[in-house]
Amino acid sequence: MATDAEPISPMMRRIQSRRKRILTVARELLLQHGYYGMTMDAVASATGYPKGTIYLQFGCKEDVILALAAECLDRRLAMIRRAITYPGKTRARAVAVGEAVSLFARLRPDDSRIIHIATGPIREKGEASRLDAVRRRESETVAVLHGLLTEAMRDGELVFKGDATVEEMAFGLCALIEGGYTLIEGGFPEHTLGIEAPILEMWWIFNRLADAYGWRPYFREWDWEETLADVRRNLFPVEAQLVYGEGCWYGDMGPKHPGARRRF
Amino acid sequence: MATDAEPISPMMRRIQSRRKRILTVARELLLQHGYYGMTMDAVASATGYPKGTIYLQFGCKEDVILALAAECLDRRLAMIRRAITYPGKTRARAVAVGEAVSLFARLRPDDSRIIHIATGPIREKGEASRLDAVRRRESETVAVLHGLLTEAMRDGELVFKGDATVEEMAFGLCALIEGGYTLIEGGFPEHTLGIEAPILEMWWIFNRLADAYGWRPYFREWDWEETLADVRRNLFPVEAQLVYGEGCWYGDMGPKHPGARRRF
DNA sequence: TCCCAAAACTGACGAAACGTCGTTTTTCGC
DNA sequence: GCGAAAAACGACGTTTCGTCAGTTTTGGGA
Repeated sequence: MATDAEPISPMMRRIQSRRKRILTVARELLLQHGYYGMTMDAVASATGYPKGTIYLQFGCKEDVILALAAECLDRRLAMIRRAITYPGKTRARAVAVGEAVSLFARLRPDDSRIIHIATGPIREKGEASRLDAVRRRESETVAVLHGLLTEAMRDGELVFKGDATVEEMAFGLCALIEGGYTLIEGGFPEHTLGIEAPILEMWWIFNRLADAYGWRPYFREWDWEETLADVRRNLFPVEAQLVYGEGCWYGDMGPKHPGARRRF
Repeated sequence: MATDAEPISPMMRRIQSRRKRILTVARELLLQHGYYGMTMDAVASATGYPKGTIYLQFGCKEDVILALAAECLDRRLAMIRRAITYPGKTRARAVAVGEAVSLFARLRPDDSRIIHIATGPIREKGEASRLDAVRRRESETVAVLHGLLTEAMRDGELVFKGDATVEEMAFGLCALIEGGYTLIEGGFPEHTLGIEAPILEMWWIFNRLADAYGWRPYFREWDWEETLADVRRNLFPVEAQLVYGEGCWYGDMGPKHPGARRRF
């Protein structure tokens, strides 16, 4: 969509590579020294490009950060899009999406942090088009979930208990994810609630909510541990191994012996 | 707790009043011109105090904003604390808390915005003690909810269906609130999902989740509309009137005729 | 191959905001 | 009423952002 026709020109190519290098260096500085520590002069001297050259590509410092955030959101979106292709029941695909988000958070804490930074007042100053780029990616995430729910309903797997709407449920799930990871970022689950594995807790909460809305098969009707293992094995083999380590495909779902597994 | 012994000294008094005035003016500027538009020089000239005097009280610009956020969080906390005193079933008190948060969001959008601003990279620069002040108030909110759930369980009103923990549920509810209002702030429910009354949707989601965990009385077992009306009438008469208008105590729960009311 | 207009590059410079500090004024105990 | 200590003050130094006038590079036609 956004890929402009030909970057064939040698001039274009140089500009592209420079753009890439600026972002790489800026990211490094942002992560190392924070928002206030990432100065444009530092970016200039670290890249070796003069400041004027950098300002040819990015209108202001905040634009650089928004561009970085867009990259991070792209990586997350790519994982979510891969998850949504998981073959099988719609609820299993939702599990895959959840696992994608979870893996992303653990595998790329730096990306998560940048996404969070780009949520602050930075948006006040960024160019409109940069902001749109970020917003579009955020919307896309919501849209993917919304699409899955719509499909689930069409296929008769999601049959609301009582009155509800797909939009309501999508909003609920997105809020849960958004808020959950914000709280985790701030360390609240651990400090205030004494929760040791907050991401695992989110797994349980998700299943409660899915059951509550009437998404079949229910938690008790299916071997979700196997589904999760399958998602990790077949959809995210590299990522899962990096996060959970060799052979530990079940590591994140709590105690392994079925008797100790949670039920509801 | 944090109220220092005596502000009796006339000197102290002057300092306090000045501190207050600085915050008032800074708030105005922050809301009007955003983070980048609120300059310390502007605060100085608008208050009439020289810059040096302002820097006697606040170490840096970010400290001023954190102090503003602490005030906003205090106001929200006060409403939540009032809500928790609602006499009756624990789940009804949870409804009161939810209504407190909802009223706050509608009644004080400016406060909500400031709380949001104080979530960004501003924290990188603020003094540790200021940051602690904000964090303490955030924790307190979580603690109130956690306490209510604990009480509910002790009284036998909250009996988990299957395995769950109070902490898990508290985390879920907090995530929902946190994420929900973040999404609302960004306009997502409206733009991406076409939701017209997102706060109302959160009401439904909350009830789903409370039912799912086994919090009695269930949604279908109780006249929650009456509870909500009672909360508005007796706990937040002024606030509810400001938000919903004269006599419209039921305005936010959707269609008024019972037949059209949602059920599950 | 050379030339020249257009595009891209450069870094010194100006502006704006932050935060400080030496001087002046006020406070308060005696 | 006196003097030391605390507070007030605002001009000044510093940092960082963002620009722009002058210079270099590019690319295509004679």
